[in-house]
Amino acid sequence: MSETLEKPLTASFETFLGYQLRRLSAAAMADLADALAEEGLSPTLATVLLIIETNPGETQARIGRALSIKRANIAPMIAKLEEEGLIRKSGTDGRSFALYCTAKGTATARRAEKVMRARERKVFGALSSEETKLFLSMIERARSAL
Amino acid sequence: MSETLEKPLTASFETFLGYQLRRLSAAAMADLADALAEEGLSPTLATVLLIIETNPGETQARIGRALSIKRANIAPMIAKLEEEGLIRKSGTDGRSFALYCTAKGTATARRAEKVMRARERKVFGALSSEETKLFLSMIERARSAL
DNA sequence: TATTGTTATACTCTATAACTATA
DNA sequence: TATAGTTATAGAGTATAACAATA
Repeated sequence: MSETLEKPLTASFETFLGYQLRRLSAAAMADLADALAEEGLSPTLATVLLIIETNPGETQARIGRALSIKRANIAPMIAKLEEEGLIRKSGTDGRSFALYCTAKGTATARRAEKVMRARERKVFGALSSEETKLFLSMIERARSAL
Repeated sequence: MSETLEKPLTASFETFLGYQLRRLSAAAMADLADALAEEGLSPTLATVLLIIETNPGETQARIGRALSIKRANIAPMIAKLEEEGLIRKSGTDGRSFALYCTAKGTATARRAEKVMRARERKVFGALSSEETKLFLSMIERARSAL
């Protein structure tokens, strides 16, 4: 255990918000994925389930647009949530379905939301509410520049 | 073009920094990937090339640790950069290699760095230097909570 | 014509496990 | 024993293209 401290490597992108953001986002995602594994959900699947629970009767096209998930990619997610008995489709339109959580899906969504909230507190709990507000406003400004 | 405004869907995670961060990071990544495509590099490959250019003679294990890329994942990246004539390996240790940019690799790294800097300005240029500093400090605090 | 859902396919990034060679 | 590099493999997540059915 000589524990030689490793000389840190330098790089210009270390000072880039884009890079640091990406690193933090990846680490937080992995942490959340671990925590959600006990519910059998990935972070993305959890957001899909939660938004259906909060907005019953919406179509998967609208849900996809709200989460920036393409139709082609959300189709198998919806199929998986249905297979697992978490949501059900109720044909209304002939070419689309109204989506609803089952009782099991609602219970899972509530637990997943608790997990997400707990991780949010764990990672960002040290920030003041002032800082949190500023953080969100900066994210919003950055997104509007894209 | 009746442009009916789509009713926004609600979800508790919309107020989570973790979620907004992920969305911003994904969008910024896609934007950067587009811009780097003309150099034939992905964002991750660009960071690997750049860190080799700034730290000549390092091994891929140390580079991987600096970027949080696993040995198993960085091996094919190094191989690709070498195939394209951007870096070269110089055996030193018997079980590892010192990595160096070729002239072509250095030129590509410089251009890639310009592209990254331009995108950084585009996305985060509206933030004041005070805000940028605070943003970085918040990211650092969040990362230390993981 | 435009939209919805679907399938096929490919790419990027990440993760684990197992192997060889060397320190 | 620990480390470096490599290969195989799997899993998320995302992207485009094409298709049938419906609006």
